[in-house]
Amino acid sequence: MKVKVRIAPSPTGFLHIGTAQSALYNWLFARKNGGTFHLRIEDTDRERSTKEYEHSILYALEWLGLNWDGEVVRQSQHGIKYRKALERLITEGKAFWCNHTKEELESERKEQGEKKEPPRHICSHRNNAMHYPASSPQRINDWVLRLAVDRDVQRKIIFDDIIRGRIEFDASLLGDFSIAKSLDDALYNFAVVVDDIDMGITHVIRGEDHISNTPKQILIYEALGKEIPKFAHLPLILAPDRSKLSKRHGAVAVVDYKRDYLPEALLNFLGAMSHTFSKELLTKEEMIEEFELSKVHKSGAVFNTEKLNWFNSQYIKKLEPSKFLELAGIDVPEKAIPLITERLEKLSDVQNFDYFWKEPEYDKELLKWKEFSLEESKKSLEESSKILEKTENNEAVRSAFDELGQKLGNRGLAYWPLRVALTGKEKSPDPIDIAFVLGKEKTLERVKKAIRSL
RNA sequence: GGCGCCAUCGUCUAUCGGUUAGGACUCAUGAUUUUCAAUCAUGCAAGGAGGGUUCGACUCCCUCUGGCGCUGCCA
Repeated sequence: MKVKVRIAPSPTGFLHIGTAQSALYNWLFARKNGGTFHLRIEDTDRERSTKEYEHSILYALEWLGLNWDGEVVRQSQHGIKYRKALERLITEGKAFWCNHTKEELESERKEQGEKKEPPRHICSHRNNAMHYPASSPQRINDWVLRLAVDRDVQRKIIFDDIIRGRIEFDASLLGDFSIAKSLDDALYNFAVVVDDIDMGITHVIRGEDHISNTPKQILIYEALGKEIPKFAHLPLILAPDRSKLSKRHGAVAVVDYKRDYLPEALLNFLGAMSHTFSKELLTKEEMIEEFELSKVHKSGAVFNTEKLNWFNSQYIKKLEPSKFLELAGIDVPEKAIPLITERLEKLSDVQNFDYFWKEPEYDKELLKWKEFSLEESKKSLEESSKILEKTENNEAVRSAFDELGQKLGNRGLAYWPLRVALTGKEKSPDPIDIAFVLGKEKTLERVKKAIRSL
């Protein structure tokens, strides 16, 4: 059977970094197996879902280059499907209406907690379903539709997770869980199953936090009389405190990474975080080649920004010059580009190289080299100026500076004041390389300005 | 509280019973007889505990411990 997978983000927020990893693994699995990868927007929560979030999610996926197949599916357009399925279940006696109030349910749960019993609602309304006021699609008070779960038979709900192996749940622990607030308001677990059936999803690859939803969903598949797909539960992405990465930990929205990171770097990082490939750095195509669902790790991985930065720096170095300028939003001579990309971790750090496009500003004290005086820096700059004025090629300038270093008795004294005069910073690429990028005129201008300030 | 998942350096991980437990990031040191953020080299650093099984266990089994997740009329 042809592989068909999906990711199903809900538009109640931006695309989460964890959803992005899940998208990547689904995508890799589909591409590797000649299947298709689909995008379904889970907007059944009408109160919290917005169109803006939906657009942002699509945009983030496009930025990452995780192209989906076919049309975007929206749960909000599937009302009729859920309703039909719900009606069928009611007719067949597999689902029933319950109108226990929230308060009743709450105190029941509390009591169960005290008695150390599993929290579940075994509903006494199961057999008086006819008391439901009408088959109106609108919601009526506290009425909620529940799945009639067989709790008499001792049975285990078992599934073989592709990543984790066999997982079992005791069916009696579930209770008659809710599946819809009304015929027109299907709840998550129900909507997911109906959609996955409708779309013909063969493999459900999602976060570990859905493991406990799986037995409920299996029961729904069974009630609907449909084939159960294969499941694979991915490990969670963790914050440094090892809890599930969430908003309170900072940037979790993929779009937040756009200003500093290359999509290839983020993808490589996310991919390598929970799956071991043969090498550290690889393209999407290479990842497809090597990807095995069964090789995905089981335990959660801490999101390590430093490592992401390293991946990013590796990809920045490899960027085409024109592409780099476009992404960084700057305009510098081509010769300057390797000088910058060589030591850049994040795109927005190009601001540290602003001396390539504007006059440096600095405190003249910075011109001072270690224990030497400003007067000595001035002398050094005057000599530098002479060298730069009459020497044309890079090698010659270099040896002239080496000589100057010997003459002054300290190489740093020759190089440091020049660095500061040209860049205004204490960290920069080699000052002579910078001088050649700036050109003779601008270089001399900056050196002279430094001399005048002393 | 109930149920489930997980468990090797600080972090990401390799090891399919026998290894000086390897690599990457970070960090430290050195080199580049100029800065460092680049580059190269070197170094620091790990199998939660207790029982088994076995000639031999990080690896298999059990118990405990710990972490995390779920426990909604959210998704």
